[in-house]
Amino acid sequence: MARGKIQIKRIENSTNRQVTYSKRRNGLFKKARELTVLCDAKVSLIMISSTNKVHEYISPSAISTKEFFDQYQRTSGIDLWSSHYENMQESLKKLKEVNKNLRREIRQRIGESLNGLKFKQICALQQEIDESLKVRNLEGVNSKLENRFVAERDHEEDSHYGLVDDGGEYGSVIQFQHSGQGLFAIHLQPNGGVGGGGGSGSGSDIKIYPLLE
Amino acid sequence: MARGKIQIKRIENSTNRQVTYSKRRNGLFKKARELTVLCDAKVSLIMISSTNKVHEYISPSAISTKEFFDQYQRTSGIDLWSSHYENMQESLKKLKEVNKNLRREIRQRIGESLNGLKFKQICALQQEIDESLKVRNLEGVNSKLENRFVAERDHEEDSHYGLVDDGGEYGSVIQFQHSGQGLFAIHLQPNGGVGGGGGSGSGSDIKIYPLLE
DNA sequence: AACTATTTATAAGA
DNA sequence: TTCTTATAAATAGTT
Repeated sequence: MARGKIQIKRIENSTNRQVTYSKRRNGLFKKARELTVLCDAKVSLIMISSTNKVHEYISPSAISTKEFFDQYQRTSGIDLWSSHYENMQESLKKLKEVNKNLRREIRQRIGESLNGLKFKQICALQQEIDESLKVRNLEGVNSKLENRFVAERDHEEDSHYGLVDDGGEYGSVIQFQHSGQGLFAIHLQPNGGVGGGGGSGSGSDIKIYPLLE
Repeated sequence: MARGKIQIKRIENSTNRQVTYSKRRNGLFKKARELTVLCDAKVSLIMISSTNKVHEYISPSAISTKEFFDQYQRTSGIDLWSSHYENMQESLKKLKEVNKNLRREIRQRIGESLNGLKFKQICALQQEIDESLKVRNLEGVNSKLENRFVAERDHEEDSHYGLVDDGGEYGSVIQFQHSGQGLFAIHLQPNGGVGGGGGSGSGSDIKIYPLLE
């Protein structure tokens, strides 16, 4: 635009190209600034030269590039970030998978064994536990646990149950909590022969636990 | 810049401001296009008017806005996305929390009850289960479960265990799997009195399960 | 949206 | 790079 008109096409001479880039870049920045002030507009202008150098102008009213692009997206409906979410979506998915596996594993461990136990033995087992429960009625398991859970839930406002999709399985754990069914676990220490009736040592060698379904 | 010089300050007359915005916006776009072609540069120019309308130019060589900003970030070192990750980080955190709560809950259910069971009863229980295990040696619980797990892990290349931080607790579940300790669960159906020794119906009323610690 | 007097931007040269 | 300057382009105010 001076000393002769030019064609708008790539400047082949590299030096020349750089010089022109520098001059016009400044011109563009100036215009962008002026637009910002004159018209109360927000402007983001980013240039990457053929030598890969970045120059950027962002209007002060936009406060930050981040904020600018927030507004840009809100207004344009264009989602610049979605692909950046993908990695994280992946992580979320995997964490959910772990979650699911954890639950499934527990379920499988619970369900997949000792089905072959002799019926008589099972009856005996149940009777024993039944008795044990009757003995411990006032400080009963259910009421104790229930109290603890209600308190905890109230305190944390359900936040860690409600906010993330847990496939509906964690919720059911809570439900079971209140159903008061008799599901228990027995821990047999690996110290081999506890053998016959009587016993040595304290009762802490063996534990029996309530369990979820 | 014509018919009189102007001051670079906000144009108070709204109509005037819009007209100027429109004119200068086009000028800026033209300059941006020219720079792109002449200097082989990449340019992103986004304008948001005071009436919140968005106008955008992005140089064709950049293929897409997304790609442009990828390069922008690579070159400038500015991370536009990090704050966008925050929401998702939040979700991840909450999911981990759920995961943790799930595990803790199970632990608590396992550990917090029936400790008061009479020692004699516990001994009897252990004996029964011990016996049952001896009977079922070939199709034993441990080998069966272990096989399943090894296969599963090999197949999925540890991906759902290794890639997401699970607080080290899920991993320990796996470990326990291989320890072969005797931890079991007994499910007592809520149908009340199974009472004495003998029994009616099939053995499916009562289940005994292996359990994790 | 057009016109056009002027201001601004800038290509080429130094 | 920066300055100079002739000239092209952009545009403020007007219609």
